Parts: sequence; structure tokens; C-alpha cells
Amino acid sequence: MTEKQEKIVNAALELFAREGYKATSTSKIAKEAGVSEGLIFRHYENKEGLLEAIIQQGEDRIKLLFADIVLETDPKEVIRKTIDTFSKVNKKPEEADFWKLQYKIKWETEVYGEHKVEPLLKALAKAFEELGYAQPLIEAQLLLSTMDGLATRFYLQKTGFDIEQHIELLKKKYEL
Amino acid sequence: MTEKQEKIVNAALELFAREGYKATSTSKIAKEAGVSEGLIFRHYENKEGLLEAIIQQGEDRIKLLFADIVLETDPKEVIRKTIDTFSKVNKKPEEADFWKLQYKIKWETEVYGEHKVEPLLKALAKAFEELGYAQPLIEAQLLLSTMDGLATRFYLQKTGFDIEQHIELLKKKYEL
DNA sequence: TATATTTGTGAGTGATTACTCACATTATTA
DNA sequence: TAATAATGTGAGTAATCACTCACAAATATA
Repeated sequence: MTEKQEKIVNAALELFAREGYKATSTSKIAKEAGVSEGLIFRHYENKEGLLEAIIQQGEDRIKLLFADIVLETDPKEVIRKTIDTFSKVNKKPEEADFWKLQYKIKWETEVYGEHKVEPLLKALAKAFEELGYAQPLIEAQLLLSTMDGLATRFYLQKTGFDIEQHIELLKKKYEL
Repeated sequence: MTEKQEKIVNAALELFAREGYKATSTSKIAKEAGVSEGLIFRHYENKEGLLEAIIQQGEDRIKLLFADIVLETDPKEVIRKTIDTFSKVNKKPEEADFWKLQYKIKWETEVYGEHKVEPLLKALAKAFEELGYAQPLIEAQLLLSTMDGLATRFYLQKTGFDIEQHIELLKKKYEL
């Protein structure tokens, strides 16, 4: 990736996250990145190609984030690390754009991208099973859904939504 | 509302829910509704005005849906009815567009619309308090977030996501 | 029935869109 | 150093955008 290519990706990420994919024009991206509009199409086939590159980056990042969780053997640690990773990630304001975009894209493209969390889901289900939960897979899906829902509120509710208390309550429920 | 005005609103609702607000042109709406494009702007000041009218409709509908829950006195019934109402609503395929749009708009406009669920939240918090839960408000928010998250998966996950099992599990957790 | 008001049409508007292309500059290789 | 390739520019393009407006039809009111 050249220097200007990175500027394009960063500008696009920020604008897509803030205004949405469709609402962000390639000319706006070029201006924000400080490059000519044509350069975008030299590096990416079209606007959608740029989005896909950003999505791919996101996928790699998510995989990396979950890498050590899926290797964890202690079931309670799997659940605790899942919740903590989620909590930690949302507290980094410099990464807010990135994560907001992940959620925003889901609704704009109508692709949930289940495969991205598949390994984590499997690890969680196994953990719940070992802990004797009756329906480990449903239990795992419910936990991921809850975190999805918390993130929705966190990113969209203007008035400071303190996620910390919810995290603590969640942990209590799983006896962590 | 004239007959053609209703056709406009219905077409817009369907297209906004399917393609998104920004991605839906007024000409597409007019064609889908079988009216002239100019008529849209006779009835609504602009495209955004049409969206707001649809959102307002949604708000009325949500209020109606929760009306009897907030009047309920038995705390367990409040929680049970909240979960059941949510479950029932998502099972009606003819209303899928409507609810999908509610979620989609949240992310496209970045307005969570907390005031819409405020009465329900208050009722839930009161119910949890009466049942002796330590943090009734957080508990109520967590339940609503979980349902938000389940809806996200339900509407975006192509491969039949069976929400019923999650609903049952949720009920068990609240001893309903 | 005569008049006024509302509802509806569709061609036309300037602005913006994603994308192209001929050309210029910089970096790499022989 | 000379040639080749990669990177970058910005004016230009057809298509589409939200929106306007002069006018016609239908409806309500007197």
C-alpha cells in the first residue's frame, strides 16, 4: 500500500462510518484524502471495490482480536475474555469509526457476516457446554446478540451510554 | 391521506427498508407507487419529509404496541409481555419491512430514538425493581439491548435464524 | 351550475454522481 | 543512463439526483 492509498482508505473509512457508504461520494473521499479522484479508481476497480477492501481489512482485524480467545481452554475464561474484548474495543475512541462502520455496513448491505464470528461462536458454545448449560449454542448466540445490541445503543445513543455497568451485570449473570 | 398518497408511503416504506433511504431515488418511489414523481413533492416538502412521515407512523405504531404493557401491574407479566410482543411482531412477515426499516433508519440517520422505548424502559425497570433485582434500570436496558441484537440477527442473517429458541431461553433466565 | 381548491401530471432544471482517459511525474529495472 | 512500469492528475462524460413549474383533471363549495 502506497502512502496515498492509505490516505484513501482512511478517509473512506471515516466518511463511510460517519455518513454511510451510499451517502459518501468518491469526490468527497478524494478531497478528504488530499488526492485526485482518479487515483481512487486506479487502485480500486470501483467504489464498491474500495468498500470491499475496507471490509476485508475489518475481517482480518476481527480474526486477530478473537485469535487467543478460541485457543483458551478454561470455559469461564472464554466467556470472560469474549466480554472483556468487546468492552475494551468499544472504549478506544480512535477505533470507534472502524467498529461503527462494521455495524453500519451490516444494515446498509444487509449482510450479517456470520462467518466472521463463527470461530468465536463455536468456542463460546463449547464453553457453555462444558459448564453444563442446557442449550450451549443458543446460549452463545444470545450472548453475542446481547453484545450486538449493546453496541447498537453505544454507537447510536448520543447521551453518554455507559456500557461498563451492563458489562458488569452480564458478567455477574455468567458468574464470572 | 388520499389513495395515491398511501401508495407513495407504502412504496417508500418497502424501498427504504429494502435498499435504504439514500439509495432509493424519488423516481423509483414514484414508479413503484404508480404515480408521477411530482406528486411526492406536492404531498411532502422533500424526500426527507417523506421519511419523517414514515418515521412518525412508526412511532405511533410502537406506542400502540407497548400501550397495554406499561399499564400492566404484575411485574413478571410486564417482562413476559415485552418479550412476547417482540417475538410476535417479528413473526409477522407482512410487517417485516416496517420493522426492518426501523432498525435500518437507526444506523442510516444515527438516531437511536430512545424516547420511543422510554415508557417501556421505565415499566421494565419498575418491574425488575419490584422483583428485587439489584440494578433494575441496567437490567431493563440489557433486556432491550438483547432484543435489539436478536432483531439484528433475525433481519440480516439470511439462513433462517430461528428466534423462538432464544426467546424461550430468555424467558427461562427471567423465570417466566 | 359557476367558481375555487385540491390533486395530479410530466417535461425540464442545475447539481452531483461514479467513472474514464490522455497525459505527467516518479520509481524501478536493465 | 535509457527504457519500462507504476503512481498520480484533473478535466471531461453520460447518467442520475432531488426538486420545480406550468398546466390539466377532479373534487368541493357557493
